[in-house]
Amino acid sequence: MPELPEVEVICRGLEPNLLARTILAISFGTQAMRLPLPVEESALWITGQKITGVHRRAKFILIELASSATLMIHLGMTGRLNFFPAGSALAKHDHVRWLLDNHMELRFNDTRRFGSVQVIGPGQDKAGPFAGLGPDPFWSEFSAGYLAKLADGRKTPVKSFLMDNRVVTGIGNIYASEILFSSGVNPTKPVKKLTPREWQEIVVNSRLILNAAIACGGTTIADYVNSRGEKGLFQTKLQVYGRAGEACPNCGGQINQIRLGGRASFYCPACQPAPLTPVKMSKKRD
DNA sequence: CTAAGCGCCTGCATGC
DNA sequence: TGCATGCAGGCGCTTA
Repeated sequence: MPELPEVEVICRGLEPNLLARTILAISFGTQAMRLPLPVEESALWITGQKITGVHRRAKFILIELASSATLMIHLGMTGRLNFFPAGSALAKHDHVRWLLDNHMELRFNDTRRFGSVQVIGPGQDKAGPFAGLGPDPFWSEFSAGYLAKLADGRKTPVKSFLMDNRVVTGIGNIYASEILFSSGVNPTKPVKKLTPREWQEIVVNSRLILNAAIACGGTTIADYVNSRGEKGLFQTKLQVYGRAGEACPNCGGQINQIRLGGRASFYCPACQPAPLTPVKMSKKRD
């Protein structure tokens, strides 16, 4: 479900409700998640601990405890984190509940179970789980030069490249299409063919669009809600995502939809012209 | 090494 | 009404 803006909005909503609270007890559901639920680790390092910080890294939500352990939550496609009065009725797909010292419970609900809940113990390498991840789009390392260097010699379509966590974290299927539209770059363009200017556009527009989406409370297509259960508003500002057949906001032409890496991808053929394909001399032309 | 495809899950919309 | 199909904000694994 959520990309960087949605996770960031959730994080910001969680922080004032979690900071300095103590986790009194933790309950786990019975359904298996993508990764095993951290029952033992929670008992050892999370229960009875005071919360000292709430942060985001990539699409992970990191809740730091006084024990120096970190609770690491990924929302996958349909994960939610919301507060409920302790003892109130459970919902279908509630998988983990953290009881706080104010008679409230933080609950992790995830219909499709693509999300995960993990614990990094006090003695474990804090950077370990993130080894191999690229920079956040807001970090200074995320630059035109960095992207061009990584792209060298590769023919990966630029949209798939931007969605690759090892390149840059947090950009998913919606914002990749939006960033490329704003940058005037065709999503199928092989990364080795992008110009320095195009990379620069992508860097600048990534930050502009992700920041705008955060300011709008994220994008709700189907079921995303923030920690207070509220929907985002950025879906009203999407230029191309989900708008196949509609008029391009820039030129009035028709927005096109294709599949790239198995994901729906939207672009304007006029504003984001397809890369020229080299003519194969061995094949007949018409 | 890269690139592409599948599978993990549930729920919803669509078409017959 | 039922049933089959395809699709969905992610991501890791397998296959060429």
